[in-house]
Amino acid sequence: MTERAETGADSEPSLANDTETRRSADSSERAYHTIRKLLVEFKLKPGERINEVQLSRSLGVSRTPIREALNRLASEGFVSLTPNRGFFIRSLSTEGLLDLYELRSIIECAAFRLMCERAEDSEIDRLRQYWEAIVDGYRDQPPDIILAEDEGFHMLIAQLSGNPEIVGQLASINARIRFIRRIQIEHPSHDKAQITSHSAIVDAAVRRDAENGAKLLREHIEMTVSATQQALKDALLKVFAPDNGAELKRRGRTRDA
Amino acid sequence: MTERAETGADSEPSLANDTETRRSADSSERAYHTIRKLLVEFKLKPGERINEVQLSRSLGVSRTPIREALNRLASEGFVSLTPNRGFFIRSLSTEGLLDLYELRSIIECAAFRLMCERAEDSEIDRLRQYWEAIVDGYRDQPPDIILAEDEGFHMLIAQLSGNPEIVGQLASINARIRFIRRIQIEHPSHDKAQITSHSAIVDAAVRRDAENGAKLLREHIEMTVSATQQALKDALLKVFAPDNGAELKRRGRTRDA
DNA sequence: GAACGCAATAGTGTCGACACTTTCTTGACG
DNA sequence: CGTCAAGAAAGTGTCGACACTATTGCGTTC
Repeated sequence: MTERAETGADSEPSLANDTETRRSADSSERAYHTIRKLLVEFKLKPGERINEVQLSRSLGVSRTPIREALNRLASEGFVSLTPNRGFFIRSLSTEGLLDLYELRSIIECAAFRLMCERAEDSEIDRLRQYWEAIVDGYRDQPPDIILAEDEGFHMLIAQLSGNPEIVGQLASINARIRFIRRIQIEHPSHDKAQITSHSAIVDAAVRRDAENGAKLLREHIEMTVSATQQALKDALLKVFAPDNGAELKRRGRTRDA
Repeated sequence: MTERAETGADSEPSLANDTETRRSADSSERAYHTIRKLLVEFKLKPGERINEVQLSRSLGVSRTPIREALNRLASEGFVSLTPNRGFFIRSLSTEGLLDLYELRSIIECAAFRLMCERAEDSEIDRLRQYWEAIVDGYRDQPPDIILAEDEGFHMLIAQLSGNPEIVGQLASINARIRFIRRIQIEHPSHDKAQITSHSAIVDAAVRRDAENGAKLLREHIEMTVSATQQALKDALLKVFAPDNGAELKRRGRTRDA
C-alpha cells in the first residue's frame, strides 16, 4: 500500500491507489502518477489551468492518456473540469484543507474502533511491530521516508479495520493531503510529539481500548492540523515566490522522473 | 434508452447532475450518466465485461467519451479496470455491500454530530420542514420518489454538517448503493419503520441531541442493512433469471450460468 | 480422444486529425 | 484614448484508424 516508488523510479508505479483496481504500466497509468506527482509537489500551481497539449508533449504521449488521467484525477478531487475550458488545478484553500482533515479524522477514528473490535491479536501485533521497527530511526529519515512511514502507520490501522472501503477512502484522502503533510514534516514545527502520539495509540490498540485510542487519534490529527496551518502559509509563500516553479511551462520538454 | 444522439450534434437539454464538478451536456457527460444508469438498473450485470465498441454503438458516440465515462466510473468504484482486458462491472457482493453501508453509517453519524454542533437553528428547521413536507404522502409515492426523498433527507444532514467533503463522499456512496436501496424499497420488507426512524432523528436534531441522534441514525442504517440483505438475494435471482435484461446485447451470446 | 500449439478474430490502448469553442489580437469607430 | 467587433490563434472534445494484446477456433501430434 504505502506508495513507494513515487519519487524517482518511474517505471514501476505499482500501487492500487483508491480502489483495488489494478492497472499496468501503460501510458495512461504513468501519466496519472506523473501528473499527480506534479500536483503534489506544487509543480503545477493551484488554480492554474492545465494545458493538455503542453502536458502531453512534456510526458511524450498523446492527449488521450493525459485526458484519461485527468478524468481520474478529477473524480478524486485533485483537479476540476469546466466544460469547454478544460481542467483546472483545484486550489486547496485552508478551509478546504480543514474539511479534508476532519473527514480523515472521522474515518480513522472509526477504523480504530473497528480494529479494536475485530482484528486478531496477531494483527494488532503487526501494528505494534510496524511502529516499533521504525520508531527508533524515525526522526533521522529523510522527509519522504518519514511521510511514507507515517502514512503507512495510519493506513495499517485502516486495513486492520477489515473494511476495504475504508482503506480506499483513506488512501484517496491521504493522496490529496500528502503534499501538505510533507510540507509539515519539513517544517520546524514538526517535532517528536508525533512519535509519542503514535506510541500511545499503539498502546491503546494493544489494550483494545477503542475509546481512548480514538480520542488519541483525533487529538493527534487535530494537533497536526494546527501545526499544518502555519506550514501551509509558509509553503504557499515559497511556491508563489519567483524563480521556483515555472519549469513546466517552457516550450521544451521538462525532463521528469 | 432515455435519449439517443444521432448524427446531428445539436444542443440538447442536459441532464441533472449530482456532484461538485460541473460538466456540460457533451457526449462524455451523457455517456457517464447513461452508463451509470445502466449499472444502477442492472441492465449491465455484475461481473460482466464491458464491450466498449458495443457500448459506443448503443450510445451513438465514439469510444473516446465512453472510455472517459468508464474511467470516471472506475474511480468511483462502479467498475474496475484490468490492464489489457478492459472494464468489468464490479459485482457488489454481500460483504462488499456491508462494507459500504458501514462506511456510510460512519460518515452519516459524524455528519449528524457536526450538524448538532454547528448548524444554525434555521438550518435545523429546514431539515424538520423537509421531512414534514414529505412524511405524509411518503408511502404512497412511487419507488423512485421515495428513494429520492429518502436520499435527500440523509444528504441534507450531510450538508448541514458544513463539510463539503462529507457531502461529496456521501453522494458517491449513495450513488453506489442506490440500486440496492431501490430494490429494498420495492421489497415487501420495506415498511413504516423508516418513517418513525426519520421522525425520531429529526426530533433529536431539533433538540441537538448529537449522541442520541447518531445512535438512532446508526440503528436506522443497520436496520435497513439487514432488510436489504434479503432483498438483495431476491433481486439477484430476478436479474439473472431468463427473459429479463439482455436488450443491450442483442447480437451477443449469453453464455453465463 | 485429449493436449498442445498456431492462426484468426475480437478488443483494448494510443495516436493524429479535425470540428467547434474560447481566448487573444488587431484595427475601426465613437 | 477607450470600446467594441471581426478575425486569428489557441485549446478542448470527439472521431476514425491502427498497433498490440488477449481470446477463440482449428488443426496437428501423441
